[in-house]
Amino acid sequence: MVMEKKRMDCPSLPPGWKKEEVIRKSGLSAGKSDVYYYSPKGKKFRSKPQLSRYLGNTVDLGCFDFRTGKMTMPSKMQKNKQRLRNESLTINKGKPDLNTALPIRQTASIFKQPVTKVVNHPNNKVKTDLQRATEQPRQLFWEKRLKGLRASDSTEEVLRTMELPKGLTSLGPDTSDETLLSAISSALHMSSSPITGQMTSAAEKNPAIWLNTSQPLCKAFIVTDQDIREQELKVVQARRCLEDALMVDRLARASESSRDSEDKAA
DNA sequence: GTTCTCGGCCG
DNA sequence: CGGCCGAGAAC
Repeated sequence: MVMEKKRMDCPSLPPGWKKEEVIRKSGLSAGKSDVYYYSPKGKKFRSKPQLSRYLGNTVDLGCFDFRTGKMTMPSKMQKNKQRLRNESLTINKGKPDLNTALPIRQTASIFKQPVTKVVNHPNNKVKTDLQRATEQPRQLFWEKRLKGLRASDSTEEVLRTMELPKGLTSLGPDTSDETLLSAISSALHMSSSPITGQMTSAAEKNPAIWLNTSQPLCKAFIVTDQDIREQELKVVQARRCLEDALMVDRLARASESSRDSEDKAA
């Protein structure tokens, strides 16, 4: 009866990948454990280099922890403000972490999952209909599938949801605010053209037919000068908060290090 | 032959 | 100390 040989579904890997942890049960290294991964096809991987070799240059495993199977974030945001003092001494030599690198989306998966569109396969007849070829098929009302997903910070604590301005009205089979937020934020991230909402009134009456799929599931809206001014104010306030937080942090570290030097002197 | 397992090297 | 991989044991 050896229960530790379970192949676990791995949350931060694409579907089908499994992770297994095997505890050594005899010998000098008894108690130590080995970690293996299994590709969807069942191929076994027993080290990070092996995984890299298999995946090629398409993937950067730099911040992937093989043992835990999780991505370790580059900026070590710590939730616990009250670290022990000597701990902070050994880990961080006192300088504020003013990491100005742009935040990079660390998706759940370590793998890029490219979609390859074969346009000219020997056995295919090349379609002359270019119109169709330029547009990727997309599921209608796909935004619904985002329902229930919540943003969380690096400690996996769920973040408070965002409040949308009044005047934005959802449209479609699911008119919850949650889906509205997903739809709009997705549109803002994925489209380089202006987001206007559904401009035709026909789309409001029968979205299944008249939906403009390049716009979010949202009725047309108008952004007023006042909306813009209010948003600018919010940004200014957020910047002040950040400024204050950085200053507080700097002062805290300064007093921490001065206390340390007093300790040394004593 | 393949798979499992632990030793041991090396950074 | 732990990641990685060789190689003997087990199947």
